[in-house]
Amino acid sequence: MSIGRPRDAARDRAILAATLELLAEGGYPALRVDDVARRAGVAKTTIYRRWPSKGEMVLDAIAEQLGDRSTEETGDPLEDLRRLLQVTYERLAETVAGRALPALSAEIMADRALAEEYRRRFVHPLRERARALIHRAVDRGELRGDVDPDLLMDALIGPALYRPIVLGVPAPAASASAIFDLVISGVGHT
Amino acid sequence: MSIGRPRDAARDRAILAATLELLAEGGYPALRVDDVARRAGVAKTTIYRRWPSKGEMVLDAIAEQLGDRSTEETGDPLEDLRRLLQVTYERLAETVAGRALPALSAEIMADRALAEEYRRRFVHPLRERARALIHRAVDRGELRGDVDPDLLMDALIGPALYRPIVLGVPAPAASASAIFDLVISGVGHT
DNA sequence: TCCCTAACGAAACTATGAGTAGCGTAAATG
DNA sequence: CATTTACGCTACTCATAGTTTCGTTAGGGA
Repeated sequence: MSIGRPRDAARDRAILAATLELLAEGGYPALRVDDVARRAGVAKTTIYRRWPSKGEMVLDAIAEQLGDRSTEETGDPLEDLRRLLQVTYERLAETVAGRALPALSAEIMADRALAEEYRRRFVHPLRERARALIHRAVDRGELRGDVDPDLLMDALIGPALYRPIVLGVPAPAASASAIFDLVISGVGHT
Repeated sequence: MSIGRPRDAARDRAILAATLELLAEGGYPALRVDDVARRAGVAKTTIYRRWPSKGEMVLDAIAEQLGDRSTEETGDPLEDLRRLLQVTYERLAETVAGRALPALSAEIMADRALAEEYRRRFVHPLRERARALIHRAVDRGELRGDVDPDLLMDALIGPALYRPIVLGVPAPAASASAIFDLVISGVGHT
């Protein structure tokens, strides 16, 4: 097919694995491209031949851990929404990628293109799934008809980012269900 | 009292004002200490004589706009809580400091001491006020007794940070009331 | 008034880390 | 064996936070 020496996929894997390792050890601020290269046993130029910037490389590194949020569907939209929230909280709390994400966010937001890619790959697919579930729940009369789906999603997922970023403590995976119940049932005395 | 040439308070003000201006123009990532010095008509050394780092300087610069969230108390804890949330959303959405805060968070979190000071000055006072209001509301039977105050606060304030950081769009000040109603009343059909 | 002391400005400096350039070598295809 | 692209290596450029040095200025106290 193509001419010349082919790229070595093993090097891709080594680079991404080294990125995750270093992310776990020191977090995003301490992640140095030179260190990734050394850890992966690869030249720095090999990294920049594959990704245009450190940010893109990290995005690919965390993709595997964060990208796949498939859950089996039960047919009950509220139950599916709860499970989607649960697995999302779990990924954010229990994976290297999730724990690094808060510190990553500023770097991402500083670069428009990077931010767009991040939302396209991780945020929007998740929100579209949630939006569909919310609509089905409204149709079935399980949610109030005047609910703003975006507002509801913000209330559900907001704490998972707010806690690590602002408070510096993770949102435990167990809090997913608690948040879900709180938002669905409300906390007021009727 | 003290010996030698006294510090010029006008220079402090000029530096903090220049910081806010540049923050408004280009956001935190584009904020350069040299630019602040030039804009303030001051030498860079004068800045570093006052603050140990860029982060501390910015923290002081945003303090005035974010720090004072005093609202008059009505005596009704739920109403007071709503107003506290309202003014918080307003500050985050409508001040230079608030809009810069999301981009600032990573820088802050990268520095333990800075993060601690940030929480001590801005986060904890606000949460303690909210916590007191929640307890009073529970005592008066206006909130369910099994409410976890931290969880409730996270659900209320989370979206205000989640939207700008993750979605890249501000949380409108008007959404404060909507979030409040949603969380208090719940979205489920009883 | 005259020191003493600390603040100030200016310029040159260090340190760090992202990203690039040039080149010799290795591994594929034909 | 020739061509082409990947790879490693070394040495760079560039930007920016933070420092150092020193001559100058503006106060307070005797």
